[in-house]
Amino acid sequence: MGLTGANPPEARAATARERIDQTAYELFSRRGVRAVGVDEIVARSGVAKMTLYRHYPSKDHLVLAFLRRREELWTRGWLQVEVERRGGPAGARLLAIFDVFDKWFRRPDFEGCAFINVLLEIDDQTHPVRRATVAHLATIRAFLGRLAGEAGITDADAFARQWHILMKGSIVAAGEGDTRAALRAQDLGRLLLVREGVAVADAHPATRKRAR
Amino acid sequence: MGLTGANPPEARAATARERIDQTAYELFSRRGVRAVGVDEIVARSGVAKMTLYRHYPSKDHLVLAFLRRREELWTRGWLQVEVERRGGPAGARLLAIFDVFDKWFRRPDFEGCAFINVLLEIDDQTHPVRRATVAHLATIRAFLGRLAGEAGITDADAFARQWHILMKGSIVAAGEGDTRAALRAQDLGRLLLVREGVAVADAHPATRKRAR
DNA sequence: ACATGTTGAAAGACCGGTCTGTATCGACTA
DNA sequence: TAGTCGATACAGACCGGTCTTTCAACATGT
Repeated sequence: MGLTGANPPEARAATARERIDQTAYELFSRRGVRAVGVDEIVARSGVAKMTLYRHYPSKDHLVLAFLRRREELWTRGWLQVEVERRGGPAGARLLAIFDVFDKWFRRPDFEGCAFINVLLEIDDQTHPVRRATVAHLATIRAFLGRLAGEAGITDADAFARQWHILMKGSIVAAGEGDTRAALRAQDLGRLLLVREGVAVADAHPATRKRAR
Repeated sequence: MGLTGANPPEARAATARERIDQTAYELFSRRGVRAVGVDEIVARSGVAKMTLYRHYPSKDHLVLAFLRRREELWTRGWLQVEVERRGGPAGARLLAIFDVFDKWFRRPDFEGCAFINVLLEIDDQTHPVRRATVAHLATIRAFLGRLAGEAGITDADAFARQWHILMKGSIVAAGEGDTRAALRAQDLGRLLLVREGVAVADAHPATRKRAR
């Protein structure tokens, strides 16, 4: 019957799609979605153009899939995992975000936040891709809100929005070349936690010196 | 001799160039430099394409001129003027940045920070346009450093970098749609000023409520 | 076991449109 | 008459998206 047939054809198709997704992820993450054409994705993934267009009816759909994958791999699979792995009380885990960022910013292939990049690439507020980036950024904020709630902070949403400002500001600063941006933001975050009555450990003296 | 000739041709040329610069400013500010082609600038400014290319040998040169104009009109002519106009001690003027931002963010035609937008649009770290955005962002930081020095803050550069993180983070948040981003960043800034021993007036109760 | 038919994928030509940048020509003016 | 400007066509590259050709791997019938 063909379509619902044996395993091999489906497995082959899956690997083709996976190659597309992975190539698109690497190129879109590093260079943005506007600067990368479908031809380059096709060439680098060793896939036929029609194969790409059978899986995704347009480049925008591919971009939307990329953003979903970015949330899966970066937000959930990396940031949240790394932060939770460090454990401790919620306040410590909020601060740990910037320890994770610090390592990220120092990587020579630092690529920035794809959600911010695509958000600023698209002017049209109604464009589905832009709306998707806003939604994916809200996912990050929801994670912050969870931690804030655990820390006993009353207005968790307002706190999450402030914390997110620190994260986004430090990412842009890192893009400018400030490799200490994470520690600077962490220092500000510590002030906010103290004001909110959350117990926090003092910064490492050396770190504190470097942070400002 | 023509080139150093009479007034009228130079005046005409000046207005042509001014029309180009103004049109490029409006389009590049709102939509980014990659999304706007020279054809559209030529059409909207009512100028011949060759006239543009006689003033600017390439689009990149036009973009560099745009960034210089942005610093002239936005950084120096608007932000610094508005902040200094509000007067008061240096700490109050630092906080006033976010009052100015608050009005900015609430404008229906809020266009974001062109320096950040272009910075994130260009991947190549060595590209002259990207380097220019970094330099223009440094100009903003120099302004912050001046205010920090006036406020008696020891490490003015580190302070300026932290303050700039708040500014950039709030701008991105405003781009996401958070119209209260300026007040959230201001609240964080107030904490930092207090920690640095700078006297600051309490936030307006209503404002404070809204800020978080 | 072997021939056959089907199917999906790769390769690449192709299409209309847009990009930056160049060349041409006519009008107007000093 | 010389020089500038606007309008326009054009060149060559690239964009997203469609289409055709070719080929290899599979399912099936005997």
